[in-house]
Formats: sequence, structure tokens, C-alpha cells
Amino acid sequence: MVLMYDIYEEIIDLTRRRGFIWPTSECYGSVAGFIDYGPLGAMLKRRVEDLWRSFYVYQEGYYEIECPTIAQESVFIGSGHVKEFADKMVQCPHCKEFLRADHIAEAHKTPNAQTMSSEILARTLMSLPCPSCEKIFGPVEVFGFNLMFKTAIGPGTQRTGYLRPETAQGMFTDFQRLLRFYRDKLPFGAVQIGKAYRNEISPRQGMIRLREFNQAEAEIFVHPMQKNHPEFSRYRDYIVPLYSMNEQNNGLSPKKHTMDAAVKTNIIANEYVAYYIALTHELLTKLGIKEERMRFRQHLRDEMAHYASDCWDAEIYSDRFGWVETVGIADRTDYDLNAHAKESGKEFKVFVPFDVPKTKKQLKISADMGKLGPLFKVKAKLIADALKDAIPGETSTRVIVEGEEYEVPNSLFSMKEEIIELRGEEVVPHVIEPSYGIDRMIYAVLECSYYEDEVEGETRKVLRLPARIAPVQVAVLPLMNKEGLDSLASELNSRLRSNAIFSVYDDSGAIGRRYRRHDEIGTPFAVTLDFDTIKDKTVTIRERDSMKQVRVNIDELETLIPGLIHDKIQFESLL
RNA sequence: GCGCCGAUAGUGUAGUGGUUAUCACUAGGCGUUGCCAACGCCUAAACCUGGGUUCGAGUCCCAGUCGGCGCACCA
Repeated sequence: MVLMYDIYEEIIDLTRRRGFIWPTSECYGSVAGFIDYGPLGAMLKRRVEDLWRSFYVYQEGYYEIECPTIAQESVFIGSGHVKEFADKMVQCPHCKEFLRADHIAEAHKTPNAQTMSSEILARTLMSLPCPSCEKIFGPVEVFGFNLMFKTAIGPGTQRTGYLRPETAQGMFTDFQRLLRFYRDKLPFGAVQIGKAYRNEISPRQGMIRLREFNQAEAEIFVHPMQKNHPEFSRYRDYIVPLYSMNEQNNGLSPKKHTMDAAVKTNIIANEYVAYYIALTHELLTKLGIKEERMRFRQHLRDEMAHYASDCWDAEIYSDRFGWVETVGIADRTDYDLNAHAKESGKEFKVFVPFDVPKTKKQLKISADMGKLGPLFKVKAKLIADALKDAIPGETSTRVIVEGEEYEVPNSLFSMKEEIIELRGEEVVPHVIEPSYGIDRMIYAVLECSYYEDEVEGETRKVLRLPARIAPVQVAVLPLMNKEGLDSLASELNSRLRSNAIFSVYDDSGAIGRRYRRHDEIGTPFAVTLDFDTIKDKTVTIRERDSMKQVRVNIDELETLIPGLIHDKIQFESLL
């Protein structure tokens, strides 16, 4: 796309000047990959997060939790991050290229290079050619590069901790508590909004790739055999542009589908994934992202994690960066819960009752300990336990205990056929994970909202933020600083603020200048008090995008402004 | 991490080794101003950091930081 100017430069300039986004600790020279949210940025971020909450917490009913940003090493051994997040790298001494050491070794038929130590890998590489410049490596150093920030918990270095690379793990490690909280019933979900950290090799692209970033993630635990969303009808006919594997592999464009059709034709794996794709589309639309700048791209087989059954990214088109993955929606199956079960030795299961209890006949074997004891001594108890699951033979029964086989005469136990009632079964839930990059959403919102209008030969910079996420909700402006207009205005300002409306009083400069100032930070409405206000208690409300004004009674503002901000009242209907 | 380029008030800039660093916008104050960046007066505000060369460095050299681009990396 050819642009007259670089919109990114304009946005970065505006966000710095007006206090949205700043380079961090600027007085010490900043650090790449870290940003500060300034006064308006922090407010905008909070409102974006609140919009997210209105979907996931209020609509879906998934409670929010908050876990530490640092966790002990075992959490990330369990999750696989300690192993998976670390790449063994090597720099070619000749051409200075950085390469994956294990990939080179495997390409030259060294099996399991991924599990080799750095020293052995380095020795293996010595005689191999660099895939980039084709010279033989010679002596090289292989170093691990893990994208997680490592730290030490407590004094000394006894206990390793890591800054979380995603907020998700907290919902998994709290699984048993959450299950109890939701009174042992599937499906249920928990969400978390917070910071996550990845030590990127070289972060670029401003707020698109950060070392500290903000995520909003939901983990929804569902029955593995029941992936129909109970509220699917909400989005059954919702239409979303899907860029499926098939379209990507065949060079086609994204196609629009209803969620119902997408699930029925197996483009999307199940109703849960489809439901959150549609919900994400609705959420992004409410943030002000334009339809044509959104698409949902399915991960190709080789980019999908091996355990995932389906994965889609919501991508938003940026004039600067192209298609940017902003949200990921995955069916992660039971991978995470099994992984933590294995590492922690705890149960990550749900007891699911059957509608009708199942009965089954079972042979019950009960050992005669009076005879078993003297015969097998210390092993007697173990053998008795093993007998319970054994298949009885003609005259004696074989059991294996601690690797040794024992022949137990049938006279040492009694057999009885019993009817066992099974009231349910234990299942490891599957996890549906919608994961949102807050910072990327905010950048996308800024890029989509930024406009330069021509007004009477002058350029008007305006952020057309949806009213409900605008940092300042209304500007209160006295037309003049005389005849008590200023004090009337500042009274109104306090009154609005006491109604939880974030208003800002501004009396500096000509009225037009003040309108422009608020256009630039996206303030959707401006209330102006003029000389009629003194006479008849009326004020004007000026709308940011149309610059149209309407005169209303000052006492109506407390209900009108919230109505306008939350889209319950349309400004046009007041004209 | 490699290579190339860049960095001067809040923003955009001028400044070819020599006084007190240019200009505009912005911001603050006062006046003025009867609804879309009007005007007048006043004020505040900068050479990215650290070394070096030089009698003298915003200017030249080196290193670093940050930013941009290309490469590499991005479960």
C-alpha cells in the first residue's frame, strides 16, 4: 500500500505528545521492548480491558483470577516452557549467521539432536558445514537461548523462578481450586488479564513485539466429548471471514461463513472454537476495528502445536505491519492438564456422573489373610491387592508383584460375583483457549481510529475512538472566561465526575482550539457553556466525528452522557 | 546478534570547528475573543550517553543507548 505519509509515525508522535505511550525510563535511555502507558494510555488500556471483561466475565460468566507474574521452575517444566522455549543456537564464525544448532545436526543425520548437551552438539558441529556460507564451522560455542526471563526466588540462587511467558499457566495450576469453586461441573472457565514476559532477541515494531506485554486469556474447560457450546445459538448465524488451511494452501482469499456452516462443514473443529471466533469478531468490531481489516486465519498443520486440534488467529491489517496476529483461539485438548498432572503428580480430572448409572457384573476376590500372611510374609498385603484385579485360574492364580510372579492356590481366597454400580467416570477436560494481545489490540485501535480531516483548509487530527473506550469521556468548556461561565463549567465538571463520568475541564485558548485538542485524544463529546446557559440552563453537546452540536438542558447531562457513551442513545436522535 | 542509516526544546526543524544555538508550532500567564487551531504582550523549554581529537566540539573520531531499514530470530 502506498501512503502519502507514514501513519505509524503520526500515531507514535501523537501517542507520545498526548500521553498515551512513552518509551520506558526515558531519562536513562529506554530499553527496547518495554513501554510505559502514560495517563491517557493507561486509561485507554483499562477501558479496552473492561470491554473485554464485558464479554468474558459478564456475558460468558467466567470469573477473573490473578496469579503472580513469577512462578517456580516446576510450573514451567510442567508446561514444557523450560524445554520448549529454549533453543540451542550457534553463531557461524565465518558469516556471523545465527542458526539453530540442533537443526543443523539433525540435517546431517544426528538423531535426537534436540536432547543433546551443548558441549556434545558443539563437538558434532565442528566438522559440519554452515548451511548459510557452507564453510566448515570449526570450534564453535553452542548456547541455549530461552525466551523466558529467569530469576532467583529468595536469597542465594537455590530456587529458580521465571517470569511467566503467558498468563495461561495460572488457570491450569489453579485447576483443582477452580473446579471446586465451580462446584465440580463442566464446562467452566477462568480468565486472567495481566503482564507476560518474553525475552525477545531483538524486539522491533514498537508496541507490536514487546518483552513485557499484556494478555487477556480465557481457559475454558470442557468435556472432551461435548464440544457443543450451550449458548451457540447466540452466534449460529454470525458471519466471519475465515482464512482456512484450504484457502491458504490453494492461494485463495478468505471466505465468509456463518459459524453454523463452518462447524457443519468441518472448517472449524467444533462449536466452542467457532463461538469464540465469532465473539472475538464482535469484540474487535466494538473496539472500532473495521470489518475489512479483520480475518481469522487457521494455523497450518506444521505451525499448529502437535497437541492442538484446531487453532485460529484473529489477524488485523495494519498499514504499517501488514496482517498482525492479535488473538489466538485454540482447542488445546487435554495437553496442558495432562502435562501438569504428570509433573506435579496431582489429579487434573473431573468426575462426570452418568445420566443413568451403569451396572456391571464383576468378580470380587477377597483374600484369606489368615492363610496368606504366614505363607507370603511381608509380601502378603501386596499380593492380596494384586489378587483383586487378577483373573483366576483353574486351581491357582498368577499375580505379579514388584516384577516377581507368584502362584496363589485358589484355596487362599474366596470368589463372589457382584453387581457394581458405576455412577460416572473421571475425565480430563479439554481446554479451549482464546488469548488476546492487549497491546496489539490497542495499537490496532489507534491505527483504525486515526484520521486527518480537512476543515476550512486546516488539518484536523482526530482519533475516532469508540466512545466507551475513549480515555476522556467528555470535555467541559466555558465559551468565555467571564460572567461566571468558568465557575458554572467547573461546577458541572465536578457534578459529572461525581456521577463516574470522566470529564475534563478546559478553559485555555479559543473554543476551536479546545475542540481540536480533544479531537486529537479522541474525546467523543464536548459540552460548551455559553451565555444562554446563564439564562435558561441549556448547554451544547458537540459530537467529535460530525462536529455537530445539539442544545440540551444542563440537568439532562447526567443521564444523556452515559447513554451516549454506552451506545444506548444515538447522538443523531438528539438533533 | 550482524550490516547500513539516523538522533538539536513537548513536536517539526536551522545550524560546513569559533559570541549568549535558529525558526515555527505547541504549552503556561495576562489581555482580547459570543462556538471550531483568530490576535497582542510576556514566559518556559533542546544539542541521546560516555570517552577521545582540538586552544575551542551540536558539528570530527570511537564506543554505547534508542529508533528506522535489510538479514537472522519470533514454541
